[in-house]
Amino acid sequence: MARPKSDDKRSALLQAAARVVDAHGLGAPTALIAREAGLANGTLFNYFATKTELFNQLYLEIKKEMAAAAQGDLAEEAEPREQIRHVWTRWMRWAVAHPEKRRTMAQLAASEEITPATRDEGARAFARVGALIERTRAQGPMRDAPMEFIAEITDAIAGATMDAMVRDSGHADERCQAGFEALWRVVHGP
Amino acid sequence: MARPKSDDKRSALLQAAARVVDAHGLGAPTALIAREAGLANGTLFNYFATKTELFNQLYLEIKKEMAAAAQGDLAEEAEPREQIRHVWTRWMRWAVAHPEKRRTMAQLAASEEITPATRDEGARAFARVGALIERTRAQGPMRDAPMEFIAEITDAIAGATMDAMVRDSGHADERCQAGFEALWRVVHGP
Amino acid sequence: MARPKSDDKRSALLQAAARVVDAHGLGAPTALIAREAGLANGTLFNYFATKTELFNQLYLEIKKEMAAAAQGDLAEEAEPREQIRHVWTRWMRWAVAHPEKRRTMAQLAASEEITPATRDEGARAFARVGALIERTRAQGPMRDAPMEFIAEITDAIAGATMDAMVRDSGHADERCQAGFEALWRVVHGP
Amino acid sequence: MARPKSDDKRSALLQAAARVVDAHGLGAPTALIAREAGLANGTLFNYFATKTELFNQLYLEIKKEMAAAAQGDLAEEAEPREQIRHVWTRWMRWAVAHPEKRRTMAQLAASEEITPATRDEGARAFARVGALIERTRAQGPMRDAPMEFIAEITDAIAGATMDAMVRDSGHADERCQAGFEALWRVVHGP
DNA sequence: CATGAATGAGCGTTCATTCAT
DNA sequence: GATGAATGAACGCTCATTCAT
Repeated sequence: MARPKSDDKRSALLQAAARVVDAHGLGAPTALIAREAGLANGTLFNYFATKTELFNQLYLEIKKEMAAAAQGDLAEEAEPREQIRHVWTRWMRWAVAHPEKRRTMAQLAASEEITPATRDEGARAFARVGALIERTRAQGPMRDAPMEFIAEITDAIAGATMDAMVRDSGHADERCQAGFEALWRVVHGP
Repeated sequence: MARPKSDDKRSALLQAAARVVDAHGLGAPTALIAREAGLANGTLFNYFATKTELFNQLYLEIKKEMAAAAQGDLAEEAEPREQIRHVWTRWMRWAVAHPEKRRTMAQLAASEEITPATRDEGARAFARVGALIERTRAQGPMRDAPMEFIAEITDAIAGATMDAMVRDSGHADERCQAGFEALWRVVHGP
Repeated sequence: MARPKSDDKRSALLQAAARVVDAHGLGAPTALIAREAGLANGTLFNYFATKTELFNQLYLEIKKEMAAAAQGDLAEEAEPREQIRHVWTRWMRWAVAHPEKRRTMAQLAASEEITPATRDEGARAFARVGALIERTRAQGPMRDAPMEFIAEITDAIAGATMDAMVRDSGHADERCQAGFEALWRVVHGP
Repeated sequence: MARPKSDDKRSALLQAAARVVDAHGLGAPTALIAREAGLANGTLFNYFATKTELFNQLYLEIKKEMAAAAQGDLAEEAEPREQIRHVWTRWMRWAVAHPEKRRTMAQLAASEEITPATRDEGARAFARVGALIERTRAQGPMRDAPMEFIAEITDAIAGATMDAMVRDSGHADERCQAGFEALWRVVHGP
């Protein structure tokens, strides 16, 4: 195989896409993304057949990175509350450290270009958080709601917390803590 | 061009825009919106200088309609919990009755085309709900967070609840109730 | 209706297309055709939804012009041989007078973009010649072949004759005459 | 690069090109042709410097194959009429047996990419048929026309006959015969 | 020499906006 | 004011050709 398709280039394209989408929205030209990655525009289509495909891959990439950041170092034996707090804190920290990815993620998640299959696969990356919350709510006030509903509320509170932390970085820790308490009250109760 | 001839046409354009954006996303052609409103494409620009302007007005229009639906019939003398529950129920009912507007609203809210000024004005339409929540959280666990944060979380829980109600309309009332309880625990505590 | 769609512009586009296709082949850019017609590239698509549609219309336009030129002034009462000779002569003259259209026609006819429906409609413009030949061959050696076959051979001899006339314009009349005799022998016999 | 390694690969490319051009027209991607030949896209350009060059070679290849098929087994001592009929019949049979090559040939012949030099060389492959016709017409009605004209008409009648034979294969032999008689009357007279 | 990734010019088509009627 | 044709910048994607491996 002559000059094999390089993971570096694929990565560079995804990184560039994250930056460019943050700056220009989903309407950003593919040519700009390619240029930002240091490649010719045609090259982008060697790695992603269509712009939509690129966006779906980007969604997954960010979601997985986010999940890895959040779920790393998880102490399985700790109290559920502590485990969730741990995950939550790392999740929020990741968002503060990568605001452009977080904003791009928000754009992508709202877009109709991301397929259900992609969303499903993305959700699976958060399986351990999901299980944690599932266990936590089992005796709580949300015990009868479908998991999907709870997942969506969790995401929603997370998103609002991230925004608040970025907006007022001087009080980021307080916001992080407040978001966690809100989530806890929602899924576990008092 | 400050006050164009016909409010009917302005209205028709906004209604059409809500439907068309739901069906085709924010990339929907202005010409399609105009046709759907029974008007010529050029006419749209007699009422809205740009597509962005149209979207901002649409955002406001829907937000205000939503606020009016939610805040109507408010018994100022009732218990706060009951007042909020009342508002919440009407709000959710509106969403179920107008799913296309709710989805369009979600698209618009995620878009970078809606200016902060527009968002502010939209928020003001919800002033009475805002005040209600403000009072409710005064002694609660969120007492130290900025109101903006709480508003965003409220919106987020509302959005997730609406989606769940539409998704599984057979259990709409349960979801509505569960969403309310979640909100209540977040802002008021147990 | 504001600024009605103008037949002049439609015509200008078709004329330009004939010239540009002659010069650049079927791959000629639509933008060049539009520019050659003195119009913006987008305007072309107000008149023809796609490039293929433009080509089909162009095929028809040329075919009809050719048929009109060939079939004009037809003396219905004359001998069949004289009538055919008359049509043939006018047909060939038209080709010599409009070599760029003749070449463009050849390109279009060979292209798979021209639909059967278009070809049918084009053939109908030559109905009177068709009937003439039909009558002529009735007692001749071709009496058992399908008309379509004869039409194709007629076209083929015509094309070869046109090329020969253009190629050696000093002997155009002789070639015209020779082509006619060839055709006559094919359809009528000696 | 004058004589590349493998004649097999060159051949495979030309065969693939014939099939692919039939299916997709002259706009067919070179990459598709290469894949169809079981080779990498870049390899195609080791055998043919440009796509145009490939097409010219393909034109020649098909033309020569066609000429060989038509002119094989020629009994030089037979009557001219029988010799021509013999050639004609074999020619037509080849076309029916290789419809995709015949259609590709038609595309190529109509294209402006095939150079006059290529066309000349192709014509030379038909030299024996040419001589035959040349002799036949010497006393006939076409005695004063340039050979090129007659060659073109011959080709034209042949093409129309092939199409008719393929179109209605149940009457292929009759069409073949009718085409031959037409040609004979054109070049030889009654 | 074969491979296939890289390149970038080029094209058809769309669409927000303008403006003649 | 209403209309809808005109405009042209912009974009996603293709593909012949080159060249590193």
